[in-house]
Amino acid sequence: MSPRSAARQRILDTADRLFYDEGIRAVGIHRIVEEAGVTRVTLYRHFPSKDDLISTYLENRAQYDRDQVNGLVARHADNPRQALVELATVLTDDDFAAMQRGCPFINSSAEFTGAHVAREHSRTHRAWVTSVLEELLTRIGHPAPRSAAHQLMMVRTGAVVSRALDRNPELSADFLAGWNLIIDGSVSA
Amino acid sequence: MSPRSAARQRILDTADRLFYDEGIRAVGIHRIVEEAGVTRVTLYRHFPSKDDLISTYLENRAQYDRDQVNGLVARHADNPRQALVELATVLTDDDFAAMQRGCPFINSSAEFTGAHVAREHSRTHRAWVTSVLEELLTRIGHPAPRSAAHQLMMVRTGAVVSRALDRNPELSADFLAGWNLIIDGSVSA
DNA sequence: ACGTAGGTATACCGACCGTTCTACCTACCG
DNA sequence: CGGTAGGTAGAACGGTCGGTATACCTACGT
Repeated sequence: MSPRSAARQRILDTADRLFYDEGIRAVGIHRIVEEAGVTRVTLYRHFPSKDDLISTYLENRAQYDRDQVNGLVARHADNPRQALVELATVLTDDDFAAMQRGCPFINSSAEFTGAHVAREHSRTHRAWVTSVLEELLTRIGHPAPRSAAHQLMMVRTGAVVSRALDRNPELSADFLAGWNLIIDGSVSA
Repeated sequence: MSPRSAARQRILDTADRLFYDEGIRAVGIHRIVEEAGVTRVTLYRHFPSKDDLISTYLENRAQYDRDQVNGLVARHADNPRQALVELATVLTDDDFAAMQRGCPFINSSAEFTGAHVAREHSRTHRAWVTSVLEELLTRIGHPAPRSAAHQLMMVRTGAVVSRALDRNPELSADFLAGWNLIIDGSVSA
């Protein structure tokens, strides 16, 4: 079963759009099949269950993030501070302009409990981002890289969610200010 | 229809628990009825539709928050700075220890789109909290109270969500540090 | 004594949920 | 030529969804 068939890709694209825009539980298989122009049988051949589809949806989102972050870090291999600064500005980029509904991992975690694949993916992905931040902070000689990495995650999380809920455009500047303060080691407990 | 009947209260308590712990879409009317020990007819007499029940659930949550905030502000009527500081520590209080699944408004917003009651409630409630913060900041002579109020909302949002997703106990201290920095006007764009 | 408010029990509605079935088609490859 | 991978079409499964209908009970206030 080729993982790159046209039908499979159409299913994935449709699921990504609907899951993100309307929520996972709000979107049934019937609708995905219909909008993807595919038979139910075809969908279930590629994804044995809806949970598999959900898992692939989130994994693809995570992979996209990882590619973007890894690319940026590699681009500034000799300047970790610049990498950290630019990691913040990704939030105001065009890519994120389309993400009006906030973070897919946070949103999906709100829809499921404890051991569901969605929550597992969220935990894993957030831990990965945190570890990247920690390493960069270590490289620039931050006094408390682990703590600061968690702080960065915290303000980023707040920024993404607040933007999705409050629609306040001025927030970007406030977020950037907080982000840079943490990098400079001005925020400590 | 008395808004304080025993059955009605049991329905409300059950809905509150299940909606918060497992998500709104994840919990059907059948289950609420069953666990509340009430007939479906009874439920639909008090709440004409599930959306009505959702709305009441969120309204009660909002009312609880407002009572708590108003009480705290009134208790420090002559010391707005103290009120602001203590508004942060509510997050680490016992009340919030039970809120392992994060903020009910943020979570419910993730489950619905655009014009749904859940999203309306979230917007309204967050706007109210923001206005309270802004007024307190104004009273302590903060140079940019509106912007700072949004910043406080942002870090609080990040703290609540991050705690629910990452289960990192050290986050509280980091959050408090950031909160106080904003109050002192050290974070500006 | 009687109506009404608030409740019970049970059965049902159409719609949609995730999932599976059977049957046939077609393009490509060894 | 034949097999296999990937697709089509359409019907159906049992279960749950939000919501309704009918009928009966009981406490209480006037």
